[in-house]
Amino acid sequence: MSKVLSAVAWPYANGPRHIGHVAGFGVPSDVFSRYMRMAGHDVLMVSGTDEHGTPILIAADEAGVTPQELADQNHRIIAEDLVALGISYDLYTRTTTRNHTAVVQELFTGVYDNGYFIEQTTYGAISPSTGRTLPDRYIEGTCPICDYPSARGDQCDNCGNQLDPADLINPRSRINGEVPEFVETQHFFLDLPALADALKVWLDEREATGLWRPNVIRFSQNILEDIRPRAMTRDIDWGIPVPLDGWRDNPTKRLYVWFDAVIGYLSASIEWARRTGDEDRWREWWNDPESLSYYFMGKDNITFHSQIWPAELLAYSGKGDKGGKPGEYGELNLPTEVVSSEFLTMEGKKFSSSQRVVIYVRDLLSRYQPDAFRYFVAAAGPENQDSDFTWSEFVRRTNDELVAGWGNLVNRTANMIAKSFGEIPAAGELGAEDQALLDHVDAAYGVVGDLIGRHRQKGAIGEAMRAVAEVNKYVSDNEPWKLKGDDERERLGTILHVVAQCVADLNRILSPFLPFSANAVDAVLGGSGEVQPMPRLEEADDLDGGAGYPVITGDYTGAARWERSPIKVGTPVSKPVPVFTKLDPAVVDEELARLTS
RNA sequence: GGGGAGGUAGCUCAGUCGGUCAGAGCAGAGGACUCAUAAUCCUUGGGUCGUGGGUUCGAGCCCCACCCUCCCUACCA
Repeated sequence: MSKVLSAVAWPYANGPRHIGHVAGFGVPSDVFSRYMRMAGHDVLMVSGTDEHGTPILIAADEAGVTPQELADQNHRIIAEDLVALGISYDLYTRTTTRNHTAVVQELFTGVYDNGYFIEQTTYGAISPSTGRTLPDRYIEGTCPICDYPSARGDQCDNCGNQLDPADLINPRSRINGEVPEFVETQHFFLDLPALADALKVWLDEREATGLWRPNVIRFSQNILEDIRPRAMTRDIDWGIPVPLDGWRDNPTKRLYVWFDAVIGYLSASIEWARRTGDEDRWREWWNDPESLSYYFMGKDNITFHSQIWPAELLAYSGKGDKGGKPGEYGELNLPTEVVSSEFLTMEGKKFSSSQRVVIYVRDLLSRYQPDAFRYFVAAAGPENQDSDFTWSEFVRRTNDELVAGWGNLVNRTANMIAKSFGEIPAAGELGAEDQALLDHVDAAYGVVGDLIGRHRQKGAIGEAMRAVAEVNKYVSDNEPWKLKGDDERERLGTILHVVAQCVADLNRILSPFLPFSANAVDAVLGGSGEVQPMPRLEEADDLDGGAGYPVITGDYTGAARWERSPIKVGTPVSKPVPVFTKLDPAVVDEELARLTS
């Protein structure tokens, strides 16, 4: 049994999340975590809402509310959506807690004391009316290269060239149209070059495991070649104060997201431990070098997780070129594996809220079962390359694979048992093909589990579904419905017992992917319906006297084990109600109409 | 401009170390069956593996060039 940290990307609080987001980090991390718990590992799964930064400020201004109010609203929406998807966080929190502020500041102090911050003067744009940094992408003007009048400060959408906002002709703020002011400003830069050697050692070691996805390790190694200091503070008033004299009370200097959100993995772990009443318990996952940590995210976040965050951990632990010693948190573990997904597209196009190419999690779940979506993501999601969500494919996967394959097997099994015995029958003597099927399905625990452990969920669910087909074939081959005579009753009982055992096994094997229906299927076969425990939304007090907030938490110790458990002969089984809902093909057109209306 | 990924059956994709690697599912065609949400099971057609070279006894697989698609590109979180 290992300590396993499941570190899940922090959704940004500028609005509700769409299905592309949760396909990238939510479903894969939950499948992995549920499986690892079943396999007997001690999993700590944490995440939260990322609430600071310029886009929140702008969205709040537009909505006429304070940034905190906006973040409050969206944090709640996002958390509700994640619960509805069944993502089994031990703690899902947020970045505006006092705990998080304290942890971030402790990390800053540790990195600072070890000498890995460089103070530099930079030249950047600010908004004259607010004094806030104006990020490059929020400045527009005429492109100095192609004269395109609406070039962005970072890049011209017309000619594609990278730009420096100071070179724009007639620069103006995209937020309020005012002319930006270019000023000199002081910032702390993380001295990444001083950590590059240590990062390289770590990455080489990770590469040698052969476990990382090829594109992730390659990308990570690649960006190491051109490494330079990166600013960890901003001129902004919405964020965590810099814990140094002269900076602490300066209302326009705040820590940047790169020294804020990623630290949430640690602060959430600490918050979780404090809430359990054993406040040092987080150390089992962070200080013990034997502990494993898996970080789940979309590919746009690889840089954060394979460079910035490990660099911060190394700097805090005093393990870069400049030496140093760990702060009060001790030496902290670097990621075991950065598990990055690619992107989901939507009917062939990039998700875009502004262009209405979007399906929000909430909308999807208001009309469809969460497990149908989870099945789609596991079977056809952006695991290794971008993949496309189309309504027709969603309907097809749901109807032809999930309902017709698995759902129907459950249903026909329960129906036959209910009709002929009314309870799980005992098996007589097993024939060769009975035993072969039982062995085949039992072996699926190993095959599927191994694939999930290696983050090959498409392959894993494919193997599970292949086993489903085997059982369907066994039923067809043995034609139990023809065994009506008294002299055939023992054989009938044997066949139905074998099938029921296989269905119970496959239900466990599929349960990390389909947790809601796993519980329902278990109940159909007369079980307690407690294969997969569910997360719950809870109103929590801030541990340090701040405002309360909703968190996601749960007790997952009751999850079924990842191994065969013999079914109980005599368990009553009544005529089942179908667990899975077949979709009307008309929803394809309905949904497409909804997209364009 | 630089970096990365991908182009395999009508569709979605598997193909690990170069040697039954020309595959699966779905869709199409035919059949069986009726326990089951018209579900299931069996049979079957279909591909110059992006293009052109090269290495090799042998290449989706390795090398070179080219074409096409997508992603990233460091103050965007």
